[in-house]
Amino acid sequence: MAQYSAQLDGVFVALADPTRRAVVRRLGRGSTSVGELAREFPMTLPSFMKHVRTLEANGLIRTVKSGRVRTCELNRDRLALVDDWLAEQRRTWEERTDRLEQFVTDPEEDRQ
Amino acid sequence: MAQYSAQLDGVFVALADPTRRAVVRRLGRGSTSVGELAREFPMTLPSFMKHVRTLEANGLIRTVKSGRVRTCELNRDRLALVDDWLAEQRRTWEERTDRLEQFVTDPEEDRQ
DNA sequence: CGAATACTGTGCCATGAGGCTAAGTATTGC
DNA sequence: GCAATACTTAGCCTCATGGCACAGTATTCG
Repeated sequence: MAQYSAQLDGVFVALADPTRRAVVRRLGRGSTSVGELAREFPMTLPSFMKHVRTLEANGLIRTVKSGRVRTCELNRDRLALVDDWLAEQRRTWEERTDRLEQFVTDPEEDRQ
Repeated sequence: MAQYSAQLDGVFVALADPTRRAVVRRLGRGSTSVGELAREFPMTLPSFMKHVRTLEANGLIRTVKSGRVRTCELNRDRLALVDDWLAEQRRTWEERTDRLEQFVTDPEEDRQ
């Protein structure tokens, strides 16, 4: 649960940057090289590479170097962490809503 | 679309901190005061207040001050932005998968 | 009214993120 | 083999973040 939180941290941090979200989006349409990706963004290659590393370090993408070209691929599974977290939130609300409904229906059961 | 991205930025940034995610989670179980919330976290009140302000500034919570107590309430709608973004990603993958399937089925149609 | 409570404001600090330039390395194409 | 390509490394800079202490304000309670 603690390391689960650390992973979530990483995923949210990675997605908090518009450049990195755009990369994730782009890779959703198919894998491509760092250079190809970088061309779409108004920054130098070293700067862009930091984003790639961040995405990889947090598991959102995988990269492989073949020759002088590094190819990036989306790791869809990782986004499921966000999905799971959201689902957990919704579960919490629903439980609460259920309890509130129960309170309305049968107030004696749920008084603080 | 640009300001949409700025909003997403804010939401992801807000959720990238474990303290703030914990607050969102806690508020999912019901509204409560800043002091009550703060008690659960190992930091000073001014530090904690920064998190509250961040969450409010990014629309994830609403707060109201009544007397000397500030009450915090979750704004569930805001989390829908994350949901929407994830859904958009999935749509992209699925389109791509469809195209790949079409390619396999009928290669002439989809050659680059 | 005075003390306790519940924030709020201010200023400081350390760290890290995100950008840059410049130079280096490893592959590939001619 | 030499030049071009595609990163990669290193170092630097600035600003934002997240923490702190300390002092201040506004309510509420006795």
